[in-house]
Amino acid sequence: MPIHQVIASVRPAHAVGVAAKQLAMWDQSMPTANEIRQQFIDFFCKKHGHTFVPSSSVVPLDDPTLLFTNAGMNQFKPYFLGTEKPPYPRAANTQKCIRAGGKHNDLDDVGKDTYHHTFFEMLGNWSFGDYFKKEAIAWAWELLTDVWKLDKTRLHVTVFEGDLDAKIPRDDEAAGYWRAVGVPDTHIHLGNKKDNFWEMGDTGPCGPCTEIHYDNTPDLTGAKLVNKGTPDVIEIWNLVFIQFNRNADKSLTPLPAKHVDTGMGFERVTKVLQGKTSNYDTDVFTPIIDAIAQKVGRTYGGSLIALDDIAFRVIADHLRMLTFSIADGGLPDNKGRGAVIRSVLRRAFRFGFQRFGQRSPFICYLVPTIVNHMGAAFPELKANAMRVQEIIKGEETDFLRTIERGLKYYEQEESRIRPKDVTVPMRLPYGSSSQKSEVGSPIDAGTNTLSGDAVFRLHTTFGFPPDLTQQIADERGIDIDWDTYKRLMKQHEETSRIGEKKHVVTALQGELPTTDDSHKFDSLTTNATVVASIEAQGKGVGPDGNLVTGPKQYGLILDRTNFYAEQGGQVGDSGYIRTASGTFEVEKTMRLGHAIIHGGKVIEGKLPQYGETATLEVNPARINIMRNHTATHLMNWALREVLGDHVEQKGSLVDAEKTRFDFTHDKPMTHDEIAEVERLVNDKILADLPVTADNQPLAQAKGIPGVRAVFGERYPDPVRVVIIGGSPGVRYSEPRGSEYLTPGLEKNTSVEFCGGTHLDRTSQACLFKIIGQEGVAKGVRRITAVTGPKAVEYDRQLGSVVGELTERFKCRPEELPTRIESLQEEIKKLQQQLKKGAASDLAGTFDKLLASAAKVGDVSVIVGEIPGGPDDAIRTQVDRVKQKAGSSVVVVGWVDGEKVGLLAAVSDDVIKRGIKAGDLIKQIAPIVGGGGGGRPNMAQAGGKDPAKLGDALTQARKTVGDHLAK
RNA sequence: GGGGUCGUAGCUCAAUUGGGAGAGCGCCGCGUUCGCAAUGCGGAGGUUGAGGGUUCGAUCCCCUUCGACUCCA
Repeated sequence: MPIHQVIASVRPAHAVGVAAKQLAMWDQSMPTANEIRQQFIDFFCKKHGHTFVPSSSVVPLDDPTLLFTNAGMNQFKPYFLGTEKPPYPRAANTQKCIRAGGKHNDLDDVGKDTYHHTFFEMLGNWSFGDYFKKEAIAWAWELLTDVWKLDKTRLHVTVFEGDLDAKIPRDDEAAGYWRAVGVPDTHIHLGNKKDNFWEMGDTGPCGPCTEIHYDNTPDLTGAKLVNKGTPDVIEIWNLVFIQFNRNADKSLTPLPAKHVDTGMGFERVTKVLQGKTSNYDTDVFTPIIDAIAQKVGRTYGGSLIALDDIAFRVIADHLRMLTFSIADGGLPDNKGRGAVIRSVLRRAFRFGFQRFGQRSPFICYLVPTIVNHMGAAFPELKANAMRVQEIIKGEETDFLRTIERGLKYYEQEESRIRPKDVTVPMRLPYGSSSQKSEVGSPIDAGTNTLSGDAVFRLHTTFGFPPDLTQQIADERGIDIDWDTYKRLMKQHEETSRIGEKKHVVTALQGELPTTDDSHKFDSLTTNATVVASIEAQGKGVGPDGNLVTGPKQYGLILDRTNFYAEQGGQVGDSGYIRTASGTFEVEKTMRLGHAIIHGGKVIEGKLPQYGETATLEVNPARINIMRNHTATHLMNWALREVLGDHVEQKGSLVDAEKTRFDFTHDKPMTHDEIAEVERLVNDKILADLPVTADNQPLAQAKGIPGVRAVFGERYPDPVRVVIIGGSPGVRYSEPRGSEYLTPGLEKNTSVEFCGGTHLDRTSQACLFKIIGQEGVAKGVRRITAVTGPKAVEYDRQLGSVVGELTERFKCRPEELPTRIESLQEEIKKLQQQLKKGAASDLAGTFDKLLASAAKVGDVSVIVGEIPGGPDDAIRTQVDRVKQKAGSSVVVVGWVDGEKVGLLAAVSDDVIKRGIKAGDLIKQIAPIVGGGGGGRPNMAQAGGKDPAKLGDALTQARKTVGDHLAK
């Protein structure tokens, strides 16, 4: 028996594995994880003629239906389906997989046990119509028992038992090959359709599979535990034999080409080969655990119930998921796979925050550990290490802003649903129900359901994904009212939708004619023939969201047009269409299929009729749209120059008034940055550069250096490429794509895929001015800018404000800031002086009051009118006098114009005798026509009747005297 | 585009039904020390984001606006 298995057997199943200790006892003969991975690949590629195919991206950017790559066969799917021809008959690799979010979701189990992961590797070998069961089984056995020398008595296999109803025979063939390699019948088990028959979907390729399980029971009693979901006997390898096609009528037909698809959990097999009881004790994880331990200053204890140890495992697991998914192009976001990434990050961060007291980003600093450890096998990690680290750091920084308040809110909500100081145990995973949790003892059920409102609020306000709240609640044995949460979320979605501007969408029946709109780039006027008109139903929804009745709305379609239909962020044109019948005002132009619809109303005569010749006049304001659009391109280019390459367009809105541009950038732009973008754009405008456009094959156009396109947008082929300033001053009559981009000058040139209308030369934009910036979503900023007349107007307004100020301050514009600053300082100084002066004036008055104080018993009753002054100065004096007089009641009043002020103070010993400043003031304030209040030792009030001040003070004397006399 | 939360000293945050704007860290000065670290004492630092309203009185309630965060579309 190999040494590492001896170690396994002397360690009890629930052994506490301390990472540091394990490193010390690391057996040199034990294969490392990296070696195991390589041995697998070498075995199939070098010894058995497989082609090594690198893991496909774990983030399937080209398949929006799939959240993450979740199985080794994903990239080979087309070969099994027969839609593509495999370039090699057999392949092997290790595939990066993520199971989080979506259908296969292991997120909630991670950390609670020793073997669930959000990220894992799947080792696999494949045959595409090449070898089949015999070789697959023989080689699997050879690798496990000969190369890796696993103890044969610990290996069990399962084969498909057959299904009469589905008319699938028992897989005796596979069982036969197992016997052939020497597996005894006691180790061959029959499995049902759920475990041992694999189908891709309702129809398509399918077939039986055979699994290999490893028995880690101390006494080799695992036979009965196969497929029972215990950590003692685990499946390590699944060999799928694709031999049938499932037809639409549910019948099966044998496939002409039979395939093999196998998958072996890398972390599991590493655990077995290294003789560990937990995946986290293998060197797949120990370097990460060590790095976490060092970073947070704690020690990993390996316990399944201690929250600190759960935190270690969760962070270690999630770190892998985050590093790989982001390296492969995933980004934290608020929807789809991005939301899963964000959720995973926040879950990991929450553990660090709560369990390890981390108050600053820490996960990002663990990334290098993964890169160093796995970078050799996955070069994409090395290539993206810095970027991954920065993205994670940014996310952590952001969450840091809300996590504390969120957790506080959670505590508050939780304390509402049950008495304090009572805790219940965390729900524990399989096999640990008998163990006592560290958290506390249970209380009665029924009182511990967190409101859906709280979960909703945590989500929408503090950015706690609901699954994160659930995790926290779970730790404390709290249930969640999901029904309410879902209802609130639905309501939230609906109210958000209502806020969206309503579009006039007319449902149309039948085929629409095609409009030739190529003239939109030419001139503002043209002629065309009316080919169709659509009548809106007499009413529509106006831009203000209300129902419009008034003139009937029509959609006019012509055979050709020079109107630009709303597309790519540029608004549709407005203008006029005139025919012999009348004049039609176009309010908005839109595209529907291949037709361009001119929406608007008749303003003179009748609706243009079918077949009439029409004169089309685009609103001359179009030049402003063109100015703004060209400026948008320049801004897109300049933002990248100033802020960095991370700037990606997220959306834009270009109309005659302004251009609004959304882009990825995670912090507000500084004044300097804005000024620099403005300068760069205006430089381009001054340079009078040519703006050129031509259609190019999409593939070729994508190769133009520095080309900008909106990520995720579908572009037509050929695509229109707009280039600004290939070479200053030179106008190309027949531009040919990248040819006129002077090499080395790409960085200085704006190249975009764009179907919009543009200026001929940049100078026509006149002037570019940024008028605002704002945050629009996480990591997305919006800039609003103007050009042409609007920019000039904006500049004029700014100028007039500055002019007014310089006139008033009698200084030059550039002196304004210092001038205002000095004024502010002067005001402050004067205010302080004033306060001091008032204080010394008051002091004298108060001394006189003190000297003339009446004594009732041993209590000084100090009541009197004083000159007005700042509230806090009066308070200071009242305090001073009170202190000096010892046992005392002080009541002062003053007149401040039309108003009266009252302030009362009572020393502590007198309060004990029943006189409270608050009560006193409440009694006398009405006399001067006001109200007031305060605390027992100090209270203040105001009133509106100065003439009655004397009465109020007299009443105060009387009240105090009466009370003390008792 | 719509909803929610937040904005207080250089930084991180307090302020119980509206009634003296505070703490910790940092900064400056003085002391202890041969010196440093450590520490003791004292001090400066605020238009409570801005504007308006309600009120005798607003950091607190209402409205507008700016900014940050966050969810949804």
